[in-house]
Amino acid sequence: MNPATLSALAEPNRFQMVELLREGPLTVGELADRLQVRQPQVSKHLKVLQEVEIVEVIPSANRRYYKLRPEPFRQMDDWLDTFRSMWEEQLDRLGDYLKQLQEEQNK
Amino acid sequence: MNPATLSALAEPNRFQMVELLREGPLTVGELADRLQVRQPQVSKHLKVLQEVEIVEVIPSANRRYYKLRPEPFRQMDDWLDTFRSMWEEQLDRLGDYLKQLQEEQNK
DNA sequence: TTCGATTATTCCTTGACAGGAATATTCCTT
DNA sequence: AAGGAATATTCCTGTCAAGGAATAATCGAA
Repeated sequence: MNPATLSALAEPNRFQMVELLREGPLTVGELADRLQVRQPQVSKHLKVLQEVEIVEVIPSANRRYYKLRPEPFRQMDDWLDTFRSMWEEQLDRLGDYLKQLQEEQNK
Repeated sequence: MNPATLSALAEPNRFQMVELLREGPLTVGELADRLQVRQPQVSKHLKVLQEVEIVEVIPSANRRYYKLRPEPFRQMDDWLDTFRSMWEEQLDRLGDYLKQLQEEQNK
């Protein structure tokens, strides 16, 4: 996982675009319509998404269909894997120890 | 999943902080040392992470231990779940159709 | 080849945010 | 109470990215 990908997703309009694209490829115009965003901004946002390979283009005549690419999401998934132990194991020795300290102090 | 959480993670120093905190709670000073970042910046970044609840504080005397909270990562995981079908099923009718169109045109 | 539709690009302005420096705050120790 | 260590906050500055407006580029159809 890398900050650049996260940064691309962090912008609200782009995030929404990804949500829309989940259901299938869309053209620039369709995205602009659904998002209530002007076409040039949509093109710019798509460019950003494309640079981090979240999206790919499929030209079809006049139109350009944008489609999600699975890789970045797989990467996020792999990254999250490295955190799974955090919420699956309730051991967390030091954390418990510190919490205990805190509770004692709050008495 | 929400853009605010992604935005917090998208900043490179904060991303690195999260990586370091994966192994357990750390104080502000320890983070500053390991990241080669000045203490005030570390405090500021931690504030951002705290606001989106990626991190919680555990005061211990003079020091403040910062610790990852599992919820945001669980949320990311849930969000990714909604994409899993995308890379698990290779059907994707429309996508295939468009790719086919493209290939034909490139002849 | 000209027109219309679709999409991309450029230029400009504005706002948000990260870093630096200085200072304030908190809490322990003596 | 005073001093020192750890951390937070404030103020300032520069940079970057998003939005608006205008325009360019691309492509099919007549």
